[in-house]
Amino acid sequence: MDKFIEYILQFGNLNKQQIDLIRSKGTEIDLSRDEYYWEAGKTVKQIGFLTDGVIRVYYYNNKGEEITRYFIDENHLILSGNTIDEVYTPSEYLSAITDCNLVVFTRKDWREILDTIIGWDSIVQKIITKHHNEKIARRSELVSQDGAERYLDFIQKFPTLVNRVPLSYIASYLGITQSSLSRIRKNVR
Amino acid sequence: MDKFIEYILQFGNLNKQQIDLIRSKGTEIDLSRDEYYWEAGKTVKQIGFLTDGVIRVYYYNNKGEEITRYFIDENHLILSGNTIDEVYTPSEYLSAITDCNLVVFTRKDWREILDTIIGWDSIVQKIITKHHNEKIARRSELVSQDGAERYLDFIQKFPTLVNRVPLSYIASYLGITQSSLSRIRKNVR
DNA sequence: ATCGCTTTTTGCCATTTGGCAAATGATTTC
DNA sequence: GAAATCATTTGCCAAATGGCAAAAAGCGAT
Repeated sequence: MDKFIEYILQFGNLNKQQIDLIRSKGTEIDLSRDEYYWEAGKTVKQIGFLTDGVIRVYYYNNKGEEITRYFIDENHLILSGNTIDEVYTPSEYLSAITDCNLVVFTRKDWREILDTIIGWDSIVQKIITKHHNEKIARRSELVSQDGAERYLDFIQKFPTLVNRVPLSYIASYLGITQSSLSRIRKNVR
Repeated sequence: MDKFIEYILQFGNLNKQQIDLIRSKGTEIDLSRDEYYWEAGKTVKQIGFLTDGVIRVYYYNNKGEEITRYFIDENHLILSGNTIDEVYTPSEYLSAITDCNLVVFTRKDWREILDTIIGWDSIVQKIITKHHNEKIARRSELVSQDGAERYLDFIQKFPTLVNRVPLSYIASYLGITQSSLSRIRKNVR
């Protein structure tokens, strides 16, 4: 929970009372390896913040292949859809790659925080926009790079992930086959 | 201007008075082919909505290659940075591929609309989120596709663009060389 | 219609990547 | 610690893509 508060405070100021409200609404939960956080087709009932661990976001393309769209690591908000009040049914799966620890809020509690703390909305918007821009920039770069560049960029941007994430997922994220990734790794050494 | 109002109304309701306010603040401008709308390093002073034409968003990677990140076509908001009030200096270029028509608002006027129309903020947020999600989904798919799939997807998603945009830009957007794209087109025929 | 300029296609060959199956290595379970 | 299971690497060859330069096609101005 402290991690979440600390994170939030980077984006805006909150007084003690406000922090206490947030603390009182959040619940810490654990997720073990390979457990789902979201499943495609099942409505999402909570807002979460990942304090520990790595979550993988993936979907199936029209050829039935499983594609890893991105990884979520420590200190990331996991928000559903466009607005809090809209019921959201994702088309992707989020599943824990490592054991995870999250702070979660029900939609109802989140709405209460929104209605009580002036500026909460703008803090959250800043975070969302930041994440979106990061994701777009990363995915865009990939498209224009060859396999080796993609891999080198990956280990540079996610140095803590390389050793925690199966290579097959990394290969899928990078848009290359696992055997290509393996060969690339050999050359890089 | 009508196009803009019409577009906005898809995301929320506005009464006549509110619509009039928006109309009074917006200015229509033209951009001719190859003119910049934004330049990397120059601060952005306005919020724009593209009513006609196509704009290309590109940047230079660390090898000095020009990379087309995406195309903006009719009926898209062009927003800077995270928040209205923050001065924003982009690191990408936006330039008109065809002659364009836009509705633009100064930051000051936009702020006035924000402060006057309750719900404006949430309308804009919905639009931003929608665009972000579209962009991420598109870029993600590209990564996992080969050249032919990328091209076929492109003409399916942007049927109106294929004949208005130089192939070199499309190739760059798709992350393949122009000669490969040309060969792919030959095979597809 | 012609000239000059830009865009697109093509040829040639080197390099990269994919696909598949087998081999090796690592980890878990009993 | 042996067996079973899962993850990663490798070999082989086919297919896709890149790089470069020349040819062809398209387009606008005269």
